[in-house]
Amino acid sequence: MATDPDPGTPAAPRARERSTRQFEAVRDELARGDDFRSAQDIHASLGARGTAVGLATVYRALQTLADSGAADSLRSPAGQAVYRVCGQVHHHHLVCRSCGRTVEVQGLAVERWAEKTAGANGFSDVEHTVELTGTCTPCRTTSS
Amino acid sequence: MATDPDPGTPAAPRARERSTRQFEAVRDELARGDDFRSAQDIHASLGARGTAVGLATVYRALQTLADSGAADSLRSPAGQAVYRVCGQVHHHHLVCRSCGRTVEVQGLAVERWAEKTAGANGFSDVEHTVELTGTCTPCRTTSS
DNA sequence: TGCCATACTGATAACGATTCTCATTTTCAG
DNA sequence: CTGAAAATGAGAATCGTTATCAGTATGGCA
Ligand SMILES: [Mn+2]
Ligand SMILES: [Mn+2]
Ligand SMILES: [Zn+2]
Ligand SMILES: [Zn+2]
Repeated sequence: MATDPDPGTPAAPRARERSTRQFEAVRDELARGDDFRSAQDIHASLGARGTAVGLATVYRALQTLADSGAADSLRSPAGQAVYRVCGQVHHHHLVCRSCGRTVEVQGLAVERWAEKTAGANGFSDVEHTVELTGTCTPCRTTSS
Repeated sequence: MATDPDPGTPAAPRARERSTRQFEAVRDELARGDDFRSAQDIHASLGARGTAVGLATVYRALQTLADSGAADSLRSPAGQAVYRVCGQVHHHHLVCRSCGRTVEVQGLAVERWAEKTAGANGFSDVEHTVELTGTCTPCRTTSS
């Protein structure tokens, strides 16, 4: 359960060093909308548009974007990794378990709770992951 | 992203009709702890204990338990489906990113915030995932 | 208690998403 | 313009989960 002993390497966040047509294509395709997309999905759209990019490259680009914070990523209930361009301000997600509709939410309350709780237990440099899942209004009225 | 249109079939919740040693074994193994476990994990533990149960059966049992509400299930960040017995006291985890030490925490503040935030956005049947990561005291003083 | 329709099991094949390989292409500092 | 290294991409390899389907065990019933 404990993370790698983290030898000497500061977990090299292998930042991007060169600019390529493929990477930009993925970035643009993701930015084309504000919803969560899977790697396969992006790969297909890109191909259909004539801007073909290898599937492996799409996966790599998406991961890099997520690592750098330029994109959010989460697991769809189906188990796929999905990505979306991320806003700058710190926020969390409220996702509809039925249609995937997502709302970015914030809250001083959680932030404070996280900080306080961690501190009370002697933890520092706290980070937190918060995801809310529910059923949105349209889906609720429809499915019943 | 959107789930199946749910045609006519009422999603037959095929309830369990017979009692078997395997199903009980999985249920018990899951109940042995209150943390999230993967199917593979349960399968291994069961085997190590001499109560061997086929992997496919473990997957089925876990799914059935989740469908009946006897277990909660979610996707671990690694993408695996993990299950936990339902009805345990609700709590979250505060994990040390260095040594893995984990503390179970609770908080009325987050609970309320989650409920309120979701409601304000028209979402119902809210569930939430909250994980705190930080550096525990021992690790902080050690790595200076 | 014995019978039997079938729910359940499990070894294994099939799947599908993501990652890995590695030869080839592309970028860019010098 | 050159060369070292980053980046790409086709295809193989992983790996968690699901589908098969033949063999087994359960429980209602005679
Ligand atoms: Mn975001
Ligand atoms: Mn909670
Ligand atoms: Zn919805
Ligand atoms: Zn620690």
